[in-house]
Amino acid sequence: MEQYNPKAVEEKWQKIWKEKKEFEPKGEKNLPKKYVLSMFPYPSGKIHMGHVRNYVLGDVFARYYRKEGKNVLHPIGWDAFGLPAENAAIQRKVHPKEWTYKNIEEMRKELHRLGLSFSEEREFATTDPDYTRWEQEFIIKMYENGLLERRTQKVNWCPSCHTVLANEQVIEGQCWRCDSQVEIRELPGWYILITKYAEELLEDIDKKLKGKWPERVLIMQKNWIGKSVGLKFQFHFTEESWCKLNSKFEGFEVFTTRPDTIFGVTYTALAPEHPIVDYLLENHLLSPEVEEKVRKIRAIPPRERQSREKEGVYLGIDVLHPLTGQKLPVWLANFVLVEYGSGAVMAVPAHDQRDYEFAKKYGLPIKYVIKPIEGELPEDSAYTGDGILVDSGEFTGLDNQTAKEKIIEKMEELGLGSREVNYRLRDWGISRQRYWGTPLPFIICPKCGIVPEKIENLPVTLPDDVEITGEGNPLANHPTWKKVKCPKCGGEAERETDTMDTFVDSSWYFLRYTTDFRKFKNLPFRKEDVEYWMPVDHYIGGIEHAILHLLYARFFTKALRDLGYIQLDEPFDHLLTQGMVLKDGAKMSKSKGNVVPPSEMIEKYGADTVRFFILFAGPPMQEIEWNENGVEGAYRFLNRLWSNAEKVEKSPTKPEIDPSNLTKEEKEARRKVYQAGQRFLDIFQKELYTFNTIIAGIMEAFNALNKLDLNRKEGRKVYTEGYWVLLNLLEPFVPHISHQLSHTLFEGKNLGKVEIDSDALKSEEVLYPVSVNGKKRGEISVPVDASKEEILEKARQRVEKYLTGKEIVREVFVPGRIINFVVKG
RNA sequence: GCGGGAGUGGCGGAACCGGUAGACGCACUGGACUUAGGAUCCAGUGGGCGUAAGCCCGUGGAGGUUCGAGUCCUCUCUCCCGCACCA
Repeated sequence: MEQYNPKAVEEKWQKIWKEKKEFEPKGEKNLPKKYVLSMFPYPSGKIHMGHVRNYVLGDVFARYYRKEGKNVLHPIGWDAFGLPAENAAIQRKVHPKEWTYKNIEEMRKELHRLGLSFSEEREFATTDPDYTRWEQEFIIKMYENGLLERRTQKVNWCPSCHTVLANEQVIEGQCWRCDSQVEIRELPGWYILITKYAEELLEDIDKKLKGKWPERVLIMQKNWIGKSVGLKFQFHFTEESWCKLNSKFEGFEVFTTRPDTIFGVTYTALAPEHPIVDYLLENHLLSPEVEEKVRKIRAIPPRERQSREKEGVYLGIDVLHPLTGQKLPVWLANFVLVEYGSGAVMAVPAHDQRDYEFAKKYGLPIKYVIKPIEGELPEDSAYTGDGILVDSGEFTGLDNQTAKEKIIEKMEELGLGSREVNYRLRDWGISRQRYWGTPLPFIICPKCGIVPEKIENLPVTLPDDVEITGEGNPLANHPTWKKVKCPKCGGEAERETDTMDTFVDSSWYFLRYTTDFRKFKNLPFRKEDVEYWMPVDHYIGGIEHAILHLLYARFFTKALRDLGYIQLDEPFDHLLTQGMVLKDGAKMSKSKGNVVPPSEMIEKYGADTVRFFILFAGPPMQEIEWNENGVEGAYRFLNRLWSNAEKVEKSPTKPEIDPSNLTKEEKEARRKVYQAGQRFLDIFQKELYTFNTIIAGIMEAFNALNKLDLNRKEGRKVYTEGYWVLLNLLEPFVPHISHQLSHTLFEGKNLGKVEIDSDALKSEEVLYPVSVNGKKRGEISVPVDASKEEILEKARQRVEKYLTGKEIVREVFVPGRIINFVVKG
C-alpha cells in the first residue's frame, strides 16, 4: 500500500465533494432539519487557528447530522464591511471593495483546504448590494415603526478610528478594536431603540435560553441589560431655593432601589452634568468658590472620576423630604452618573457605602433606619444588609423587604412617586462616520426633515470614486454623492453620510442563509424557509461576542418579528462558545510573535491532522494550547490508521461475526469498538460535545484491534469489522482519510448512521474490585450470570488474609460495580 | 467589591447517578530493527519504601457525611474570566 499522503487524499476528496455538490441543503421540507452555523468571519485575508477551531467544530456537527439522515444547512459567508478595508486603502492605496473581495477569495481557499462541508450556493458577503438592499429596507421599517431615531447626544468617539462607538464597543474606556482611549463628544447620530426590548431580551434568557447557552453568557447579558426595580419620586425645593432658581425648577427626580431607607435620607446629590447644575452655572447663582469647585469637577471626564475619591460641594439650595418635610441640602457629587436614572440621588449614608464615604468626608449627618436582626451595626461603614426598620414613622418595626413594598405603595397613594424599572442597557448607536459600511438610507431635507429613501430606489450604494485619507467622513467629503432631491418634496436635499455599524450586518445574516436567495430575488428571505430552518440549532463562536453580536442578533430577530417579516423569538437554540487556541500560554498575536499559521500546518501535516489535533486537545469550551508534539501524535495516529488498513479484508458489507468462535481478546476488541460507537452517540445526544473523549475511545478500540492475532480467520473478521465501524466514527472529525479508506476498503458503504451491536457490548465476565474497609485489596472476575452468593464467596477468598481474625460487620455488594467488606477487630 | 468558572502525574486531559483515580495522547526510560535515527515497532511510566511479593501516600488545604468521596456538605487558599461608584 502506498504511504499516507494527506495532501493528495485531501485534494481528491475536496474535489469530489465540490463536484457532487455534496453539502447543499435539500429542498424537501418534510425532512427533519438541522441548522449548524459557525459565526461568520471578517475577511482579513488569512485564517487563524481560532477560525480553524470554530469551523471544524461546526463541521463536526454538520457531518454528524448528515450521518443521522438530517437535512443539514451549514453555510458560510463574509462579514465584509469594516474599518480594516479603509485602513488598507490608506496604507496601500487599494480600494476597499477590491481589497475585501480579494481577501474573500483567499480566505475561501484557505477554509476550503480544511475540508469543511459548507453549502456554496448560500454564500454571500454583507457588502453585496443584494444584501444591503434588504438591510436598508429593515432600517427604514424600523424608523417608520419608532425603533430607530436620529438624535444628538453625547457619544463615544474613537479618535483613532475617527468614528462613534456603541456602548457595547467600549471596553474599560477603550475602543474594542484599536484600544484607543475613547472621548465623549456631542454628535448627531442614529439610534436603534433596543431599550424597548430590554424586558423581553431579559425574560427570554430564562424562558428560552437557559440550559442551552453557556451560563456565563447568559449572566453577562443579564448584567448588561441591568434591570433594577425601585421607586421614582420628586424632591421639591424649599420656597427659598425655588426663588433662587427663579422658579424655573420645582425640584428634581430621583430613583432608588432602596425605598425602605427613605427615612434615612440626610442629603441629596446631583450629577455634575445635571440640568440644574447647568442652570446654576449659566445664571451665576453660585458663589465664586463653589462655582470654581463645580467647574473643576465637571472638567474631569466621567470615566476618570470612577477611580477618584468621592468629591462634591454644597450647591446652596435645599429640598424637602417628601414624607417628613425635613429640609435636606442639595450637593453636587462626582460619583453620581448623569446617564443613569435621572442623574440625581437621595443619599442614605447609613445604608449606602458611597453615600457613607461622602458624608464622612463632608461631615454630613448619618441616620440609621435599619437594624440588623442579629449583630450590631458596623462601626466604619454603611449597613447594606436586611433588618428591621427603626425611626421610620409608620413603617417602624417592619422588616425592610416588606417595608420596600409598603413605602412604594404609600408614595404612590400620596401621588408623590411611582414604582419604576430601570435598565442599564442604552440605545444602540449605529452611526459610523466611515465609508466602508452600509449607507443609512435617509435623506435630510431642509423642508421635510428626515425622509427615508423610497423602497424602489434601494439599495443606496456607495460611490466607488472616493478618497480615503483617514481624515473626516469620506462620504461627507464626496463632491456629489450626498446631493439628492428630496423624495417627498423634490427639493434640494442631502443624503445621510453616516454608514451603519457592521454589527447591524451580522444581526440578520443567519436568516438570509435559509433561502436560496439567488432564486428568490424579490425577498430578503422566504418566510417558509425561515420557518423550516430557524432557529439555528447549533451556533458556534467565540466568547468575545457574548454581549455585542449575540445581544444585537437577538434584538434584531424580535424586531423583525414585530415588523412582520418572521415568526421567531430567538435566533439561536444552542450556543457553543469555543475556547481560544493559545501558544505558549498566551493568545496568538502578531505582537507576541507566537502565531502558528494554519496554512503552514496544513501544508506540513494535512487538514485531517490539524482537525484531529484541535478536537483532541481538549473539550470545545476550554482553551487549548497549540503543541506541535501533540500534532505529531495526531499525525502518527492517522498514519497508523492508514498503514494498518492493509490488514483489512475488503468488503462492501460488514462482516458477519459469530461471537461463539471468538477468543477473549477478540470479544474485548469488539466491545471497545462498540463502546466507542456508543460514546460517540451519547456525546452528541446528551449534548456534551466532548469530542476529545470520543477520539480517545476510538484510539483505545484501535489499539485493542492491533493486538489481535490476524492469523486467525475470526481475528481478521473482527479487525475488519473494527475498521468498518471506526472509520465511520472518525468521518466527522477527519473526513478525508475516512472517506478514502472507506472507499478503498468498503466501497464507502460503512459511512452512515452509527449502529451499535448491543450484544458485542455485553461482556461474559465482570471484573469486581474487592475492598476491605473501603481500601481496594484485590479484584475478581466472575461470569455475568453469577449469583450474589457466588460472587461474595469468591471475593472473600480473594481477600482472605485481610479478613482472618476479623469480624465481617457488613458486606456491601453493588451489582456490576464493587464489593466492600466492612470488618472490625 | 459583586458575579461566574477552575484547581487531578513532568504536560494536555479522562473518570456515567458517590463505587478500581490517572482512560487517551504528549514527554520520558528501556529494548528491537538499523550505517544512523529526530522513522517505525514492543515494553514500562503518579510518588515513596522494597530484590520481590507487597505495603504506605496521593485529585490545592482543613474538617465532615458515607461501607466507600476527585465527585456531596462546611470552612479555607490559589488562579482565570466577566462586571464594576448603576443609586
